[in-house]
Amino acid sequence: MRLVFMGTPDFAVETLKALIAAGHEIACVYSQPPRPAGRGMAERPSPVHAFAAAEGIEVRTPASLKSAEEQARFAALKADAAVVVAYGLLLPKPVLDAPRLGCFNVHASLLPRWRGAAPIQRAIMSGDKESGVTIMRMEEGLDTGPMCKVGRLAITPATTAQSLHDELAALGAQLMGEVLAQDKIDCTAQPAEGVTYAKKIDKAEARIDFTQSAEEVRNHIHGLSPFPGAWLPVKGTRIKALLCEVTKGNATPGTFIDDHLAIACGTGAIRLLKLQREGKGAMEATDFLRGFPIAAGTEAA
RNA sequence: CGCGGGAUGGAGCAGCCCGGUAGCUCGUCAGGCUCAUAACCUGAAGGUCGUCAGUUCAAAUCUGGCUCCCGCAA
Repeated sequence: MRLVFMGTPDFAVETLKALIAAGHEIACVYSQPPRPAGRGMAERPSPVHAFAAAEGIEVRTPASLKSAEEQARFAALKADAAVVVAYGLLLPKPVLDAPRLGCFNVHASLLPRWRGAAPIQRAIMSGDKESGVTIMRMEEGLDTGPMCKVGRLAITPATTAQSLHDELAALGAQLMGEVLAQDKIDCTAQPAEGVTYAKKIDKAEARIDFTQSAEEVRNHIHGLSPFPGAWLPVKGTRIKALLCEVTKGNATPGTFIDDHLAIACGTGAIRLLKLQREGKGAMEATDFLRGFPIAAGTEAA
């Protein structure tokens, strides 16, 4: 098929790769425009932008699709379908209606749960036992379109935003391929019940609140791992917690209860297994302790 | 030119300010000990101190360039 691909982050690149591998013609790729970002505030193209450019595909980065001019350029591509994965722009109706078969979206949640910006993180942070991807036919609303295909994955005590992200990106890419391979794409409306919204992650949320239960702290840490990274202050510096496990213990919340990184929570305790301090790379707990020992009784404050 | 930290045996760090014998906690190897532990004892191997140049009798240490990694902010 002749497709237009619209996407921005790493998550979307997997689907774009799969579509190319499946032999589809990618007429054009849309992505968010390069912005000053990262260290040095240099302008960097988005992952999708960079990948598409390397593949020799035309990339367009309009700031908006609201103008009639942009909509006409889009329609002129005469695509069979548009595949949209975490693009970051709302598609106006004229855009949605332009491709012959419509626009299809990969969303990283079991809709209608976690519509919106950060479904992967929110699912883990909320303690969900299950996550997945939904392929839907797009409508004007935010992630409200009828569902074409759903894939499910378990969330375990060891699941992090990173691991779930990687699994869902691969699953989404596979399912989108299967949907487009169908002769006729059937969709069913989303259930009216169970709608939730996944708000964008705010960095102010990243600081760990040890008055929560050990499970809640674990979900918080894993849901934000590795980005932006849940953190705690220790001995005047910021420590990012990237991986942890629930363990036994009972003490004032936020106090280290042994010499091996177990910290008391509101209920129970967690043990940090992988962490990172300012200016350093991520490392395992045993390595971390060699260069930065933390004795029992130390407070995370 | 957004602010800042870092690169030292396999891992994590100290040493640098104030130039002068390569240090610590581990790991590895060999041997010993032990009911047991993220246990202990003895010995050994292993390093162009990121890279290029400069200053100096002498540079991990001082000066400048470069590469790579990371925290904040966006």
